[in-house]
Amino acid sequence: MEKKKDEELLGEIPALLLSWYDAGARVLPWRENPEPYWVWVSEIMLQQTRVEAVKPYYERFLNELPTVADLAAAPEEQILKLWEGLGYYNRVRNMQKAAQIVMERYSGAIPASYEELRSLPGIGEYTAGAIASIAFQIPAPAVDGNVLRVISRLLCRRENILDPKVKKRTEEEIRKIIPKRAGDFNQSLMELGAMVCLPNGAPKCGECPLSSLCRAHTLGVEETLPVKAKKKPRKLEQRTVFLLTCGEKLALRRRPEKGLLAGLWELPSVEGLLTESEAAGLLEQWGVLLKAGLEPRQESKHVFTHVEWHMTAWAAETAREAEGFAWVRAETLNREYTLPSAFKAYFAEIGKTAEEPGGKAR
DNA sequence: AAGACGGGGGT
DNA sequence: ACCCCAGTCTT
Repeated sequence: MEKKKDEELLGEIPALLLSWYDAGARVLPWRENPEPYWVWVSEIMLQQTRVEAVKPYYERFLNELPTVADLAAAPEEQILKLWEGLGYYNRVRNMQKAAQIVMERYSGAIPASYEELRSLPGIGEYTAGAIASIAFQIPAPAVDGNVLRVISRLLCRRENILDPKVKKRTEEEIRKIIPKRAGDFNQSLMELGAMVCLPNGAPKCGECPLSSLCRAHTLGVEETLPVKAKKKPRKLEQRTVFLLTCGEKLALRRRPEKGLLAGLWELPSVEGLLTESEAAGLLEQWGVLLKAGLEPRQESKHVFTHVEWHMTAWAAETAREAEGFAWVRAETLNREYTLPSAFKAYFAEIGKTAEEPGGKAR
């Protein structure tokens, strides 16, 4: 058999993939009805987030904010609370900004064009293509990590798929082969990546509808692809955390509007590993009057994408509710404050049980 | 081009 | 411990 050109090989994908997709694609909540707003919400939630993690958030979000107008008008506390635990909180802030633009500039109708979608906050190349194709049947590519992995193996390319140039070229190649059923086709490529063409050298080539076309599989090198440049190590950051109580109430603070966990609530904390006397001195600076001494609490670690927090903690009962903090009782915590997961170990200690979306709390 | 930006699940 | 995830925005 003579060697196929890339275009010939790629051209055979749509028919094979669509029939495979029709035969057994997962049933997912956002696949039931491609209402543009529903597709949009799902795509934002799915950015860098697994399908299983998204499901409960998706249902709850649309129950509380069923239309673009509801999202545009929602208070920030509400949208953050709906996003609590999902991470990358700018996603929901940007989506709300975009919803407000949709209300003002497009009279509430999500625009049915790739370029207009792309111009909205939080909608990049992938998401614009996904919404355009799934909600509006527009033949635009939607190239995510799954698609890059699939194409890398199919064509046996040893380039770094994290290189933006590789993504660009892949988009152009996909664009040329998009069939009528653009949304289904884009989803079928991602479905293949998520269910069959698995990362970490674990592809299930025996179940793959494209295995006979796949150059990497034919050569037996599928487990060595794709190539990704390795990431730099995370920074380690020591932090000292305070559990300040006044009777039944606990001191919280709002984080700055920019940067990590922007605008969320937190246990008062500072960078660095403070000794007992340093900690006591800092509390005095903060105007916190102690009733008794500081008691050490457990250490705890939390890993973010680019930094690792190594936390130590001091607990103290205070004589009055010092200014500059929100003093809240445990029951109010769950309901009214959006707290990042980083402090989970300490909230567990004081009786806050992690609240799951869908509300099986307490 | 590189860094910031969450959190959890799999191995 | 390391990888990955239906990425986007800022610098």
